Amino acid sequence: MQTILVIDDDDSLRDTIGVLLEREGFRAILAADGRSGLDHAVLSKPSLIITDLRLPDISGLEVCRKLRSSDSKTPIIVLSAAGEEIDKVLLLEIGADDYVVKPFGTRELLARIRAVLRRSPSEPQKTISFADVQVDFERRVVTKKGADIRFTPAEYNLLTFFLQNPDRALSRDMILNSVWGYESFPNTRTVDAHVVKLRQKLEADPNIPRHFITLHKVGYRFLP
Amino acid sequence: MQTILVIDDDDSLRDTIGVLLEREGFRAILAADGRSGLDHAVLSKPSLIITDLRLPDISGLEVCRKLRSSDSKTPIIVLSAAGEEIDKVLLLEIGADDYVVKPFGTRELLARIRAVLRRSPSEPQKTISFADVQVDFERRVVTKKGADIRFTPAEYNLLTFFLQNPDRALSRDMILNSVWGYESFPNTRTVDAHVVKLRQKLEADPNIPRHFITLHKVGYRFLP
DNA sequence: TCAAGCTGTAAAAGAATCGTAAAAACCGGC
DNA sequence: GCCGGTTTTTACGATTCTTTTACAGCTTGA
Repeated sequence: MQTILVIDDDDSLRDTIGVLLEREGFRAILAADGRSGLDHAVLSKPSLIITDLRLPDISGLEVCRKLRSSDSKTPIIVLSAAGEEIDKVLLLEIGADDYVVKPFGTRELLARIRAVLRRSPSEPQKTISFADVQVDFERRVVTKKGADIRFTPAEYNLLTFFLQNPDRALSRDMILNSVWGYESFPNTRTVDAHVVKLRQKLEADPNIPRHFITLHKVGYRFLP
Repeated sequence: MQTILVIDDDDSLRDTIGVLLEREGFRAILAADGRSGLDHAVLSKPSLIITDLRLPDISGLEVCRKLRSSDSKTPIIVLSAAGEEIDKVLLLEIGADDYVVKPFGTRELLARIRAVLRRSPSEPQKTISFADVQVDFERRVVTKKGADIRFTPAEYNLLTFFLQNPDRALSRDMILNSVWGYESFPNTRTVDAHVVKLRQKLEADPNIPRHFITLHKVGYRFLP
């Protein structure tokens, strides 16, 4: 499912767009000002960002510029009020992909969204990072502070599963089923043994795990 | 990766287009006047040239003419200011492939770029080298330190596939499918047997492979 | 606080995969 | 059919990975 970040200080419009997006099968993340919008953009890695030009703290233009300084790919659609002067060259300059003038119809917005997403096909995520760790799925390589770390297949699969299910309580049975393909669940210490390996390889201090958290009598939880 | 040469004396617009192109996965080369533009065109052999019509030294038309006198293939897109008189016939006569009127949106420019590039497909690379090995696709010859090395068809196909997918985790199934055309994947050691051959012929020390890396339980990865 | 049950972890045992040479199967051309 | 070259399979030791085991230390709830 694709995530879309909406940055607008108009509460009712923001919520309207949010509802519209969810109805159309997107996941919507809403932000009321530029600063929190930028935070969400970094944390949630949306497939598309829709931002108002006029925001209470920093302008939409500034939001675009800041985004582009760190991330060059995520497409951006700019919203502007009816009277506002729009400088197309300026939009191009900051890297916006399209703009929509308020008031607009839901159909129009959706069409623009689809067009933009079509042009920048959201390729499956090639890398995921947390803390000083980076996982490159294409190369199948894990690096910590830039240094390669060898992972056995089982370790790598388990890590991948944790990455795909961050901040969720995961029982040993769920893990055995998803990672090992087990259908029945005998008592086994396999998961624990592998979590130990992940901690040894990735935690700053394996004795005080901060990412691979034990849930007593339940299983584990991965915290990015 | 495709290279695009941008010739425009407007610093901010030129840089803007440069950033946009890089964001879209092109390599951008920037020139501020016609003369240095022509130099870059010869040196860098871009896949596409975008030039402003009005340049400080020689006009965009002149740039086109000079380009066409030596090189007939590289497509050209001409930019023109809003008020400027455009002689479409003249443009086409000179050999421009398309023109865009300022100000324009990112969408429009990119669409034109893609359309032009689609019409003149960049010819595939004729040779690839890594370490002391060179592969000439046209002659179908592999040399190591200048000396010819014989490759059987299967070996050559496998090598080609690795060269086209450098630094990627390649499963045996992917390889069997792409190189051998298998649709189903019985247990077979065919891939392994051929990787051994490649290592024997190309690695400095086949016992310590540095280019054809084993990914245990997964497949192989080629490292140039 | 204490016992019962969990979890952390190193190390041993067990299982699977890989490298490789050699054998077998295949495939055109004569 | 035979021959040379090519490809695939086979077989087995070497290597790597996985799971279990065993025990210490920890958590929980009466």
